[in-house]
Formats: sequence, C-alpha cells, structure tokens
Amino acid sequence: MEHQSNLLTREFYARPTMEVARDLLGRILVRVYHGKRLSGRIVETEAYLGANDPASHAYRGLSPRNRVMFGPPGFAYVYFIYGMHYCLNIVTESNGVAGAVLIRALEPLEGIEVMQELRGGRPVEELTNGPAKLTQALALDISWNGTDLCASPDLFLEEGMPIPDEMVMTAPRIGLSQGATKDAPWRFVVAGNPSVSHPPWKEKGPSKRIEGL
DNA sequence: GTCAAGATTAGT
DNA sequence: CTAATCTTGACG
Repeated sequence: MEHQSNLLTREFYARPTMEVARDLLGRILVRVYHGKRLSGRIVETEAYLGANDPASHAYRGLSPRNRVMFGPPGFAYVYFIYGMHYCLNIVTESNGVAGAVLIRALEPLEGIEVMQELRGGRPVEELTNGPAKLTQALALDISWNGTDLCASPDLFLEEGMPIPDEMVMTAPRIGLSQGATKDAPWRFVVAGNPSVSHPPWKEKGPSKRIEGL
C-alpha cells in the first residue's frame, strides 16, 4: 500500500498554528485499521498555542504529558481526558515551539461500517462529530501519542480539497471556562456541514465568516 | 499526600 | 442538567 503522492508534508505543519488550523479544513485524515482504510474529511479544528494561550496544555511549559506539543511538527499529540476520552491534535510550529491543532470533527468517508461498529452502532451523523467521538471511530488511544503523521503507514493526512474562505466560519473554542483567551475565535468550521459539533450557525455566540488570514 | 478541574459524551 | 471516571497540576 502506497500513500506517498498526496500526503501532507512536514512543511505544511511547520507553520503558525492558526494558519495550519485553518488550512487543515478539507484535508483527509486516514487511519488504516486491520488493513482497511477508515477516513474522514476534517470539518472542524481548534488552534492551541503555547506561552500566549492560557487555555493550552502547553501554557505552563514542558511536562511529561504535553511534551509532544513542543516537538517537531507533523506529529500526533493524543491526550486522555475526563477519565474516559481521547482527543487527537496535530503538532505545529518548528521543533521547540509549542503549538497544536485539535481535530474536533470529521465528515465520514471510508470504512463507515467499521467506524459504526467501533462507535456502538451509532448513526452516521453521530460517528465523528466531536473530538472524542472521532478517536473512538478511528480506534485511536494514548498509544498513538507521538506518532509521526508523515511516516506512519497507519495514521496520516492526505491533501484532500482546501476549503474556500467563503465556506469557513470562526468561533470561540469549545469547553473552555477560564483564561484570557477562552473567547478568542480560534475554532474553524466548514459552514453548514452536518458533521460539525456545536454548529456556530445555530448558536448565539460570536461567530463570523473569515476574510483571509 | 490531598483535591478540584478538565480541549467530553450520553442519558435524564 | 448531571454522572461517569481518572489524570494532571496546584498547593502544602
């Protein structure tokens, strides 16, 4: 199985976190599970910085848990939360600079039946519309923390199709309750996509279409 | 050592 | 709205 041609490169990830979070929309996340491709189009992301972002795991400096965020770009940062869930992030910035993008939702593409089994028979609309839901649908846990997405044969990202600015909306990140940056519009979603969690276009909070970045 | 909060989800 | 379930980080 080759997956060379349309793989996202290290350079793609080696950019400012905000830029990567925006550009990750429309890309394809692929997980090869028992020889089969499970994949989905990324439709929702959130940017988490380092020193200037109190809501980020990396805010207080390097620790055993967040060390991958400080490492080279293009790696997976997976963490365990609420005693039962795993969330997947893509590391950004250059080696030594903290930054990562939380993958919050996917639009299911390949291996839907397998993903349904992993998600307890839930309907397609509820398969990957949330950060912990998509890791469960792709059978990803803490053992994937530190995986090189530019080298792993079982977890990688393909170019897919970039989303034009007119279809992108920004909104505050989900689940943050403190920190000066908790209301910053660092969440990016594909407008109107049914797989987006907490759809901004259905809520009252501040959200708007972006005009470039 | 002790303890509260957490980048969530499913069910009432 | 709340239980589930356990790791991490702050404090002492």
